[in-house]
Amino acid sequence: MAVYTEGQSMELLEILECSPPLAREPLDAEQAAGVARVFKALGDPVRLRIVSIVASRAGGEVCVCDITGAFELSQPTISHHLKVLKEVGLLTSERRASWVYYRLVPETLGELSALLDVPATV
Amino acid sequence: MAVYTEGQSMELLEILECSPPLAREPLDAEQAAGVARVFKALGDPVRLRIVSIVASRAGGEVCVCDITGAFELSQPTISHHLKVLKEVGLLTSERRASWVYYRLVPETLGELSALLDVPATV
DNA sequence: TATCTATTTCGATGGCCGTCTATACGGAAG
DNA sequence: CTTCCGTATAGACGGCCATCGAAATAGATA
Repeated sequence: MAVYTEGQSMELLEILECSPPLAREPLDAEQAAGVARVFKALGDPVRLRIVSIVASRAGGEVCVCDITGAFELSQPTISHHLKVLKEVGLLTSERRASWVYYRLVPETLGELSALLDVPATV
Repeated sequence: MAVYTEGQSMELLEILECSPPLAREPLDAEQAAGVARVFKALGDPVRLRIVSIVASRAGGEVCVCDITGAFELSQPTISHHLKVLKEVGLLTSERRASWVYYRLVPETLGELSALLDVPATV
């Protein structure tokens, strides 16, 4: 049983789980709309780097201040991107004391990977 | 030796090939910019459905007229989306007689899938 | 309570993007 | 050569989005 942070949409992961690999069967309009939201979130260079920073971090947790330091962008801008990534189910967040820590949701990334997987050409 | 249709960028596939999986190492700014272009192309519901239509088509080839018929959008709009997908290296096109046929570039989709792949949590 | 720090939210702005209509192009067939 | 069909390009319009600075919130400390 998973617990989802507020502001996070569970529907999207469900849509991902129900969507067939692109190479097997065309997506219907609803599936495409859901999946596209996640890809759109990954379609920004800053957000993509944020995901890679969080995903590759040993221990899995990254403080917002660590992320902010990696970019020459204002802190509210980073916060905005984190919110977008959270809304599509790629990240979760947890507050401890003054700091907020972000974690990857590996299931979402895994579903996307499976969706794009192309059977090897024999 | 592959032949690339005009208007198609080869650099993007090279960037994809050189980019480590998100879960292994953070992307640098250049890698992120390139990869994000491809995800952004997939971040539109119509384009995502087009890719799934082409990718799942037995024989691999889809005529533009088949795609246009699947949407309630004007023909120029579909043509625009096809161009975007071509520019990021997801599709190629070939003209035969009056018709233009689009094909998937499985390598690009495969690289994206590998990029998102998350090692199973043991 | 007062205050300091870390983070989020708000409101505004400039630029990019999806869609359309109209037009141009390419090739096949009279 | 002209006409027709399928597709691509050009230009315009409206809406969305990345970014910023300023203000609000949450929590710790005193």
